[in-house]
Amino acid sequence: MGRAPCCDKASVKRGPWSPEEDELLRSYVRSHGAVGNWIALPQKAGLNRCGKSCRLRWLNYLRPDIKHGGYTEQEDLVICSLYNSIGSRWSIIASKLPGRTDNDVKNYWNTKLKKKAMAMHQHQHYNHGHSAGGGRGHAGRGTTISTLQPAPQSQCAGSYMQPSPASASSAVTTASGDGYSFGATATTYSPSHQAQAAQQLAHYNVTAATAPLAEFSPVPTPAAANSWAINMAFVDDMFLPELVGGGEFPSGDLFGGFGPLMLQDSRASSSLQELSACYFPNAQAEMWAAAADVKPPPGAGLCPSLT
DNA sequence: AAAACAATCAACCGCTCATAT
DNA sequence: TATATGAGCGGTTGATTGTTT
Repeated sequence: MGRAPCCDKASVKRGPWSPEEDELLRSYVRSHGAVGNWIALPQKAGLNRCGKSCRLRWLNYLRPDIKHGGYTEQEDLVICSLYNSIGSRWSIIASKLPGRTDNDVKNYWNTKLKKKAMAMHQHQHYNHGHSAGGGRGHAGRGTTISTLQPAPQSQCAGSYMQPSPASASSAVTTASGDGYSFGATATTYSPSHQAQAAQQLAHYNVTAATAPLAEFSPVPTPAAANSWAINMAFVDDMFLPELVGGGEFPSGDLFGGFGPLMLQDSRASSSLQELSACYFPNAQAEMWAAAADVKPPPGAGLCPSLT
């Protein structure tokens, strides 16, 4: 037995909003400030709409600080990197992109960026073959990343073509994906790329200090197609330390350091996946709450097995 | 010029989670 | 503690627009 509908769908208007309806909603929010009760809003505002529809219209379209279209390369990088790391958590991804909504980011990914990412991945794959072994910034530390099992999570470019049940649910079970999924063979960054990426990310509240710059040795400037993937990997390195809460993993190497362990023992592999499945929701809750300067509610994002 | 096809994106649906009672 | 309710989220749909044949 499902729950009762939030409104009488037969009696409320549906479909595209008219300019008059937009103005009614806009003026109501202007005069009343933050909406406390969206369900009650339509009647108060004189709208024959479902409250959920009003909320969606405001959040995705009428809010004054909304940006539409015109995604920058930097935004592409952030979206792809975060998708790769945390999956289709569009609200979280959108929260790192000022002026963007989850719906907008989601549409952008599904219609454009996914193809772009796939094209990049195929380019990488073509150029370097299977032996190259991903690398996403953590290779070169004794980890045979290319042989790792994919995490049960749809991945940016790498394995998103076969999304797992986990990715279809709101409960993301893991956010690994580090090391192989984008297929970038660039395991090191040139100083110029480091500087460029750091500059690009400055306005995403990411400080260069959070990136493990010192770990990367100079390499020849990659081809243009590789550059995008490298920058994405670099963005990932910017965000992943935040995602894992900084030093929560013993090796400080995210998942890369577990590679040999995973190869030796399938039980260890499954344990790692279970561990990652637990760690990331926690870290995310803390990270994003911190980013928003609000405290998460008690127990937010906690994996049941850790509580 | 028109039909077919592809791409885009606003809106909807159903679900989970948090909170109030 | 159980239940009801609203907010928020992610997946999907369908109308519209653009492009190709």
